Amino acid sequence: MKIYNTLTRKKEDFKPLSSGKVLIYACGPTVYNYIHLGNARPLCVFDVLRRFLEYMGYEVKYVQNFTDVDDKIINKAIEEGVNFQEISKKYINEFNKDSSGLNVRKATVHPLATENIGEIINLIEKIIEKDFAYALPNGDVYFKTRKFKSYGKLSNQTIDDLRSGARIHVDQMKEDPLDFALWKSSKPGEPFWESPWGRGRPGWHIECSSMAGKYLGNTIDIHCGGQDLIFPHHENEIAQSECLTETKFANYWMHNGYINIDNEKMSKSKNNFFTVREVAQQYGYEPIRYLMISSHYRSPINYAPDIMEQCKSAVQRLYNFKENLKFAVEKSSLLKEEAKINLEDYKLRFINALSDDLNTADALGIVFELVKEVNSNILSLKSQSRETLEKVMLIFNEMMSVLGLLYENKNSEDNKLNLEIENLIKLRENARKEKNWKRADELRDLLNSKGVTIEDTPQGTKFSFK
RNA sequence: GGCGCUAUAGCCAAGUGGUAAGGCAGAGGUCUGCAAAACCUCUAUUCCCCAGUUCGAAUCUGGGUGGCGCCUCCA
Repeated sequence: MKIYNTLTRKKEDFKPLSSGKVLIYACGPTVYNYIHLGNARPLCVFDVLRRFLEYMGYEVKYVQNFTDVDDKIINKAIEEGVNFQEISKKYINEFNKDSSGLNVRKATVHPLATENIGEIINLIEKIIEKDFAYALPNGDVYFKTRKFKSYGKLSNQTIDDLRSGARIHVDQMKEDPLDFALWKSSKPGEPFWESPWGRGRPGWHIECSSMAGKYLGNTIDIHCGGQDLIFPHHENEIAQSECLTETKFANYWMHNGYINIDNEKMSKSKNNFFTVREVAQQYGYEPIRYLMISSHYRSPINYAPDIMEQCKSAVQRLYNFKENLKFAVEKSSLLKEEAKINLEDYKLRFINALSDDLNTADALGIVFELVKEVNSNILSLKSQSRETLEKVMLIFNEMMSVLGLLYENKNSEDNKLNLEIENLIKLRENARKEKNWKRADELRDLLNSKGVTIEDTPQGTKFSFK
């Protein structure tokens, strides 16, 4: 597999540290609000990455943290007059709802910053011992950015470039404007933990270094996140970790592109964001996932309502195919293969597409080619071989599961065929035999109002639930 | 100022040297009692513009133009 590595700005062959295993760290959200579409993108695309690697036989350990203490959470807690943990717990819970709605699998571990304060303090102490950080009298601890010689290698900037672009801060207790906080002393009323530098809480960047090291080791295979984390967050993670371990923090860095609104980046600060929750209420969750994988993960996606409609229709086509296949299998005879289709070729092309820096758009194109060929050359046959159909079904389902699509179980659980529906279908079939079209149409409308869609096919009546 | 990304049909979107995948929308047709689903045909002689390299370029090079981003919390 090839992966575009932000660090080298090239596509590289992926070689894991230890064969057959992949260690992935993905920066998780700061939990102070519902997630928006911009947050949903890395969730979906890196979920596909994980599924694909597993499909290729790797054992994947996937760690995604929650930043559950931070200025924004504290501010929101003060606003609402509650403890900060009520906020973080609530939004972790909401995150989980949206995540599962998008069919994003839970990480192997979801560590919380607040559960790792001891490790974080240890790490900071070691950095100070190595003279890569200093504590101020007020209890803040800063990293000596300039001392870390390769600082800027991920964002492809020199320290002086960054310096010239940096804002000049007034509170110049820091030795250098580029120095960033590892530990922040607490102000009255804020949550705090005891530390060698007094009461305070961790800075944002250090928690990821700490948790990545704790759960995955000194070097990880793939570190991923949004492009907006490249600087300063990921640059800082590298500095914090590598100044101690003196080894590579991550071998591959993958960064997804933004979601735009009217060609502008969707972000909380611009207040032009849509939450996953509100979009899902209108279109459903699955079209959102489809949108995220319908273009390459590094390209920007411009969000607009008509695009959601397009995604919804495309997903519907896949569902139709799946249901038509299933129906065909039920009605098929035990014929040996008679239709010619090169399924291995589709599978190979599908794998090649995803192996090329996770080209999900190309992979989807191949899926639709398969759909079309099967629709026109196999499902159109009068008698269909069960053997062929089952092979198609197997490979189609595999593809869907790698992409994480078609996960709504439309024909299960709540939608069990009950006696009433079954009777109505039989009545309609009888009416059709008697050519009582009016009665048949009335019954079809009635079934429709009960959420059952009726289709008449040469093989008999086909029904499905909305 | 520094560092990057990007420009393909009405819309979305693959394609990185060999003559434009796929999806959505639209038009016409087939099938159907009517539908639905599906299929067939049509919808970019052309890939922002101009030069260049090449037998050959959407794809490479140079130069324009437009759009976006990071350098400050952000996925």
